[in-house]
Amino acid sequence: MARRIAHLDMDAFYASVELLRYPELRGQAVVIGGGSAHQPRLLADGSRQFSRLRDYAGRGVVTTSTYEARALGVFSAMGMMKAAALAPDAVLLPTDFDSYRRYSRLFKAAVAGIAPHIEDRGIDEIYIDLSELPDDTRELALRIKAAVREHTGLSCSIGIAPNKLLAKICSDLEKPDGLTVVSLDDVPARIWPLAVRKVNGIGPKATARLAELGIATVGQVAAADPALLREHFGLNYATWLGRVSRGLDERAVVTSSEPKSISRETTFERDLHARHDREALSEIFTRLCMRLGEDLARKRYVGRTVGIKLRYSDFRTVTRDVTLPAPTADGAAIRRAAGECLRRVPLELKLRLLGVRVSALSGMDEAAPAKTATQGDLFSDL
DNA sequence: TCTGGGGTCCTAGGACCC
DNA sequence: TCTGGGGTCCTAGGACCC
Repeated sequence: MARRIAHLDMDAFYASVELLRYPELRGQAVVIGGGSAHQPRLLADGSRQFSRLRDYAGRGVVTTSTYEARALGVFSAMGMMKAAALAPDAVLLPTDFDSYRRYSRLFKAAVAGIAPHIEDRGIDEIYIDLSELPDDTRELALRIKAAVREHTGLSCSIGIAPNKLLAKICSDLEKPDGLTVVSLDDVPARIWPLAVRKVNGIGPKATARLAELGIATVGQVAAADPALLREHFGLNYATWLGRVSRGLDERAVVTSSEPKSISRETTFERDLHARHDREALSEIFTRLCMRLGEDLARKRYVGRTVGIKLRYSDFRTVTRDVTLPAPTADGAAIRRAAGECLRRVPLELKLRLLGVRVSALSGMDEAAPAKTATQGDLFSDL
């Protein structure tokens, strides 16, 4: 039985939520990002005064931009200072994750009312397994889009295909407000002309290495000599490349999962030196650990492995971690373990980022798992 | 114009065990 | 007495995603 998988992606999600709140910005280049500064000011006449991108100074990146800002070359993950050079007059808004999370819950609930078999893929996208539903594919998709709009006022784009790989690719083909249905038979005509970068799992590095082999499109991957791919990418990745280039993907829609790690990190306003800025660094470090402890407790997890992440001024990243005898969610215990890790790392260069992570998680309320039945235990009954 | 914060998965070597 | 063959856990780094 062929599957029917939808991928739903909210259109310019954060920016669109902001436009609900500030409808006067509709049609303008708007950029979201750069922390919580630059709140709009309410003027005496009741109108609002917005910051402009040119007012920004700092190390933030663009989180989202409206389609008008994208037309000026401003995209997600671009440094804000670079964006300001491209579009100095664009409106700048701070990120408001609480609002985005609220709208995220709203749109997911709206979809669940129609098709409950949902895999969460972050704040603004989901996979939906429609295989068990009797309805016509397009009618179903239109109903889902209408429900999302009704419950949020926002538009989304939906791709429907026999698997997650193709559904994800085609939800992007007719954005915004798109609806794209593809079958395996459509792969040569609709997927092969696309740039390899459109495939979820082919990132900047793989794209560059494929380009060196003269491979730019998905169709060229499909036509490539498997031995050549194996030579350059290793057996596993090359095999995967071969399959995805033919539109093949068997991954299931996973409706529930447990987190593997929880972390906190921060990039400093200016680079800090371990000795010269010891005081400031130590305070930031402790605060990260305490907040991480609060996060763990709030989510009811404890973790056995504590790790740190450092980014040097030259952008190199190092990590260290340590596994404790017993799991913890205590900020002070995390701070002690993270402090041990910090001592194993070179600190000559200045730092731009510090992060703390807890992994090997288990539920706080579960009975501590009987880690190992020792031989003594096994034989004690004999 | 220098690059956020929160995640997942994969690889690979060494320790350690049977 | 030049050397097997698994298995799991731990650690570090890197690619990738939203």
